Amino acid sequence: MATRSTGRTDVTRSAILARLGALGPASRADLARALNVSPALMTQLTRELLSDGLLQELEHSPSQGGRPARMLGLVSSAGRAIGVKVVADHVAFVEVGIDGTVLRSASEPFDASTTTVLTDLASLLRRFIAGGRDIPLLGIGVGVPGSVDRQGNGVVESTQLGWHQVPLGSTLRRELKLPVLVENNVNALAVAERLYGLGRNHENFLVVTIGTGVGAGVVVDGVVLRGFAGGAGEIGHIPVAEDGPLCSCGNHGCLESLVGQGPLVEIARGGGIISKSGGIAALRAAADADDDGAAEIFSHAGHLLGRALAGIVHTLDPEIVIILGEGTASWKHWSYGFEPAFRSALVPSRRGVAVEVETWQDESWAQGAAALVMATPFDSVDIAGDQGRLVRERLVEQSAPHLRGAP
Amino acid sequence: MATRSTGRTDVTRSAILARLGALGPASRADLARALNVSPALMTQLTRELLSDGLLQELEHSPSQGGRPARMLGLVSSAGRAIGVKVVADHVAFVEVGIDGTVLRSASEPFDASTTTVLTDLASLLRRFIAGGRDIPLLGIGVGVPGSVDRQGNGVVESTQLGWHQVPLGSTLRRELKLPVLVENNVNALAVAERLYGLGRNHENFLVVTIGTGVGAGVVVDGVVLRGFAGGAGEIGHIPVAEDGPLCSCGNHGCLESLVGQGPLVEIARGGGIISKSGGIAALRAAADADDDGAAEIFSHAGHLLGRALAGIVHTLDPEIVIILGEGTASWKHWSYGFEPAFRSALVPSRRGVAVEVETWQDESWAQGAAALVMATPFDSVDIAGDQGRLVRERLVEQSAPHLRGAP
DNA sequence: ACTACTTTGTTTAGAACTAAAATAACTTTA
DNA sequence: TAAAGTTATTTTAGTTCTAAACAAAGTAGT
Repeated sequence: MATRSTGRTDVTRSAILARLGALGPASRADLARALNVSPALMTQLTRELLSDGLLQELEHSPSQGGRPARMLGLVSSAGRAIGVKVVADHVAFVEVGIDGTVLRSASEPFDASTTTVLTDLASLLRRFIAGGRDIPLLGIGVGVPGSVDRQGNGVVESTQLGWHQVPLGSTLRRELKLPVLVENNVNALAVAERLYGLGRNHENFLVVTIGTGVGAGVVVDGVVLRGFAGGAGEIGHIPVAEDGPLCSCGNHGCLESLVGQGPLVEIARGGGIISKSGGIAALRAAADADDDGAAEIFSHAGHLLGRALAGIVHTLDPEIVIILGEGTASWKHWSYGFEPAFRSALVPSRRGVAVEVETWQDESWAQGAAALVMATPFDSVDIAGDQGRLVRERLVEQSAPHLRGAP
Repeated sequence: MATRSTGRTDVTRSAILARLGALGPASRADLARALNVSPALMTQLTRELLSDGLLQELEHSPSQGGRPARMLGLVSSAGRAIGVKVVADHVAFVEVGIDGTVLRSASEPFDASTTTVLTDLASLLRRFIAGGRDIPLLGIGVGVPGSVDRQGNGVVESTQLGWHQVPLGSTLRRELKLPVLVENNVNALAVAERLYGLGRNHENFLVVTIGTGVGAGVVVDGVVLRGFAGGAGEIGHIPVAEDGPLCSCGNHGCLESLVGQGPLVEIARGGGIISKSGGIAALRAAADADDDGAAEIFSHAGHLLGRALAGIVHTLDPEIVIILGEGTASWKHWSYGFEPAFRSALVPSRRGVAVEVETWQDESWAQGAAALVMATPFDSVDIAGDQGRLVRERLVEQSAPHLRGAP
């Protein structure tokens, strides 16, 4: 019950780095307060990091009424990470710097159903890695649509990919000789939001993605909730309609089977709103052009999502709900149905909960995956396990090949 | 991010006591393993506790192949706690020993809507306390139907009691000069389950209560999830029926407005299944006597609850669901609707999640509230804040008035 | 200009842990 | 019955933190 993971020092040491990376320069005093350690220890740890070349002293910040603070900044060449998005028919890569900025990205066709998936993926990754700059590569984060036993283990269960207990983590690790963290793609996004996005200012929030499917990442007290078997957040399969359409999971009337991109397009085709070959883009275009039928389809989806999210908000009491995913491109149309349904289904005291829709980019999924690597230093609960330790080691030792802790 | 609460020693020290209380005698080696500290430290801490008279050495346990373990047991007169259940028309008290056993209990009529509620409650409590034995009273736990800002603060928001931002915690604390922990009643039950019940063996579980209303307590990684404003677990207000009956919260078709005791009785009366003055007991009796209409009412409630819980299981991925509350007396009848609806609405991989129905007693609510006090020693996250520290202090110092830590 | 007050950062002494070696008290095996 | 193997507990010699005192570097009031 009382938690004391060994090697707290390492955690704190790289929490300093991660925090500076995520939030920009800060003074020793700030860091000590933020990380909840004594100023004395902060002096000592930063001294080591400075002499290791991971940190640099910057200008003085204007005085707050006392001695002005000496700001500390990250030496940006300290590390990079690679994020991978895996879906059924392609993979996407990004390389991010220690501050989360995207340095490079790429996308490759890919077939998740072959028997050689894992070695194929390793090859693609190897090629992408080779193109990178000469900065220590801290690790690889992989986001998959499905549940993952533990980030550091990386055994994947995914109906969407047709994977059953696939040892993605251990295989990539062996092939690439690098720390590999595997996580559900929505949870990875939640980690990214926590590190770089709106979640920086909130300890309890919900990340909801709409697109092909519907998913959620739950952040509680600053940590992503994974549940017993890493399957938390599968809100796409919340039962909504008693005798609804067949869902990919085999059940009928799941939320996803009603508001996923596929079903929406189906309805639009059936209603003659778009052509038989038209896709979600066509449907959105129709709604943008004031087609009542198209608008109604989005609005109804919003209505259903709103009622479902209201239930989740009652269950989890988040401070804020963040909407992400490809589907947000049509959010304007969703919102007509969403807002009234969502608000009116909430208990009065909860009715003010904030809903924010963030801009979405193609590479966002992969960027989220990369955040897994950058987030491990924060990981005092050690969700990432052994791989987390390896990332920390690389962060500190690869950049400072000389002896550490010398007198 | 890196958490280090000051005074870890105190936490560990009383985690020893709480663990021995909850799980019975154990050896130093066991304790060291369970609390994740070194054997060396355990030797030292138990030496202090032994000399303080809080622990006693018991018989040797049979050897496990090596040196036999010397068991340590709690001196049961080390402490007691009082639990209070507050509802609109009465309050119930229990006094529990350090091992969670009920020593005394009482129930008093009470009006939660008067302007003098708080002083009334304090008076009733004072009287109950006075009847107790001469054992250090560690603190008071209070369970309320509503949300509480923080356990240690105890500001209550409850439509059921008609309370708006009532400073229950601070008032009782001032009146009684004792540590007071206030918590939502279902969350308190979840704490009790974690400490003494099925939750002892699970880190992720869900406690669901059925009765007048419907509520849930969510335990994630061993800790009760409270959400942003302490409002997590209000599953009674998950929207279920688009145009359902009016709920106490002002909305229509909430889960609670369909499967709460009140609504079930209403339907039964309307259908002539029980008399106009009959209550839930009459309805249960009818179902027990094979009345099809009565059975159908319970079964339908089970059906709705099953579908709603399936959604929650998808969201949270608990290992086990524990059903509690007055309504469990009729669970046999609920289950005909619950089981098929629940299982069939779950994704195949989740379909095996365990559902356990525990026996329910009148005093269970109050007993749960008392567990708040006994749980604070475990509380390494310090949910209970200042009051937690006070409980810890009383546990160690009241029982050992002589100087501690002497050479 | 001088004093009082704030805030940052450093030093130092000591508290709280741990790891590893030593010791104790068995069981099992030859 | 002695040697080897296990498990429990204690001792010892650090390591890692903190608290508290101090030093540094400003602002603000008089």
